[in-house]
Amino acid sequence: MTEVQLTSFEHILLGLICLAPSSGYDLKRIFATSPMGIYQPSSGALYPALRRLERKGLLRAGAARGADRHARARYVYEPTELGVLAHTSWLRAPVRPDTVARDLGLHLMRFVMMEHLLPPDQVLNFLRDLADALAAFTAELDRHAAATDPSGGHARLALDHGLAVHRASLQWTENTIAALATSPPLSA
Amino acid sequence: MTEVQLTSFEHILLGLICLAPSSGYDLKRIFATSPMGIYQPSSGALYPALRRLERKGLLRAGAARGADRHARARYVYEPTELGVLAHTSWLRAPVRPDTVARDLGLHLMRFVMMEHLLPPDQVLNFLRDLADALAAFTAELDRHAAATDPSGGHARLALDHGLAVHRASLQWTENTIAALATSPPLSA
DNA sequence: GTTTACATGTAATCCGTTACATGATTGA
DNA sequence: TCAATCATGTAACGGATTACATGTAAAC
Repeated sequence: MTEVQLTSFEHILLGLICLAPSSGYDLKRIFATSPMGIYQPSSGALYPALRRLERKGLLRAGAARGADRHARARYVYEPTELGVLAHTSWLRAPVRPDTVARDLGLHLMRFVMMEHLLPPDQVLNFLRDLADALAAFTAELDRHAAATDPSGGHARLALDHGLAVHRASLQWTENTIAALATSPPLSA
Repeated sequence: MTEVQLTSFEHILLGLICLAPSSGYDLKRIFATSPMGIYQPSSGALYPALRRLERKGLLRAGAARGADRHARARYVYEPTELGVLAHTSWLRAPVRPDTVARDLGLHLMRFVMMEHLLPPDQVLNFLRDLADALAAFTAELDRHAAATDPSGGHARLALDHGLAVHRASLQWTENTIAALATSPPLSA
């Protein structure tokens, strides 16, 4: 209860720290080197966000490991029990069909972070919801397209772009469902 | 010179007003009914943005047409010469390969707004730059994928999603170049 | 001995969201 | 007359960007 409201950025930070306890700098490097490093958080966004998560009781700053390697304070954050709860509850949040096109990247992040925290059937349910939402969205674009002059200039062409991209997304989702359904995670 | 710095939102508002003089409410309806109405600007974003554009000399508020239909003030904005200049200069701005994945939607908006403001060859150049940038981005994702365990769990699958989506985008761009190159706008 | 990487932060500014406020007109 | 639509705004708040500040350790 008393759901914690976090920004997308905070959710992702919390998720990364649940994956492995990290310092601010560690997180920076993750964003920098990861293939999804399309977004590069500034110090002014990162450190205050970590403080907020700490203040909300979702993170705990481990003692500064000053001894062995680094003299300058280096705070390694790890999730509290509340933090883990908030994270998994975020992972389990329903897919909202109305915002799926806007938040597609975020949904992919959730999918990545589900890997070792949710059981396979919940992952599959998530993907099925995602597929449904994407199908609904492409259907709506199709309706718009049908109502538009087929030779309707750039606006129509841009619509086609949206259709192509979201159809590819839907295709990937269906492929992934099939792949994960037939070959369950090899922990059998 | 003395380039005007605008937010993406301001650029889009300016572009819409260049397309057709509009009031704030007109713009709201455009966002609401357009197929790309994925983003719904709030009053608190819209009206201050229009004021900023007016203050910067890019928009001019037409007299409130209170007489014929609406008693409440209704300000219809139209672009100044400076506004038109700023808009077309935005349309002509180079495609940045490093941010194309993040700003893909914005590039599509630019493409739509180019239709009657830029000559066909400049539109084609824009699309070619876009194709190059997308090709570079997919190549980089490919490199990441090659360096990843092919059976590498959700992270790898998410990478495949990025690849699928951006390849679809690239495909659309190439198709559109071909379509616009063979059948020039029918004003011959 | 100077640059580069490591490591964390602050301050100013700007903008967006949410929620609220206001008031006229049209249609049921 | 009561709701919905038209139409524009304000205030509080929060968070992101940019730019700056600080200092150590390793490498060359």
